[in-house]
Amino acid sequence: MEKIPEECRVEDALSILVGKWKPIILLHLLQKGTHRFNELKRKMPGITQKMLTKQLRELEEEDIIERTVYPQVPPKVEYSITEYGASLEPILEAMHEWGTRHTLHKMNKKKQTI
Amino acid sequence: MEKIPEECRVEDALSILVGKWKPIILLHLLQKGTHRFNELKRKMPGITQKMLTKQLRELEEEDIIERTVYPQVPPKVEYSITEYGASLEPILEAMHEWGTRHTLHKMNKKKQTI
DNA sequence: TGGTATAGTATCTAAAATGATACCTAGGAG
DNA sequence: CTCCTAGGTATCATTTTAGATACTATACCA
Repeated sequence: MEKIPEECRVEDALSILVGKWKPIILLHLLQKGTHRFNELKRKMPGITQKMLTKQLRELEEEDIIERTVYPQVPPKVEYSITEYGASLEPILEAMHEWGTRHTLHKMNKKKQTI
Repeated sequence: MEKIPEECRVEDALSILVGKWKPIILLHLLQKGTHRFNELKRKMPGITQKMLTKQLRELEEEDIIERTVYPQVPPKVEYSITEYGASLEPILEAMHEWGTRHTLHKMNKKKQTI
């Protein structure tokens, strides 16, 4: 497989995953299913309303998540992973595993410096 | 495995891969082996000297690549993947595959809009 | 009549990433 | 003496991302 440079599609996947909050949003939806807006917000301390909205809109735009509005007052909006979005799970899994090893790697490095 | 939210290490992997040029640098080094600075630069049209230096320094800092300086004039500096850095390959591979499917997905979406 | 709840927008600011451009070093070729 | 090379730095401008804060609509409840 030739991945350099024109045919390289790594950036396409990357562009969907980057953003300070996207991976964590996806993991919540993947692991715990459908969430309402404020439910997600409560699970992500520190995120602002604006950022959450923005990240969700971008994921929706790429068909990674689905947004369902219930015509009620007060409003009810639910977010869930699409089947297509679920295909990202192996990547998130691989990154989580690698990240865990990387955390150890950095710890060992630090020890040796002391 | 619990990935939400404190134990989530996805960001750690992500932080190493993001940057407009990092994946492509890694793929060059992974697939074609050791490169000199200008060799890499030539293979990445559009990158500036400053950016290439910065990305390489950051990858080196994380032990993903190795920098070897030959004390010559004019200078000769070689970059290569470390064994540790090579462990990123499955992630890059997975992202490339997913990205390829994603490109098709977007094309199909566009067609239907027309 | 006022307060609560949900899911947002609108503005403004701050910080980070990226880009353009000029400069530096020292030896060897002409 | 001057230019060329390789691999950088330094400085400044621009663009992108993120954060803080205030505001909105509408039904219900006391």
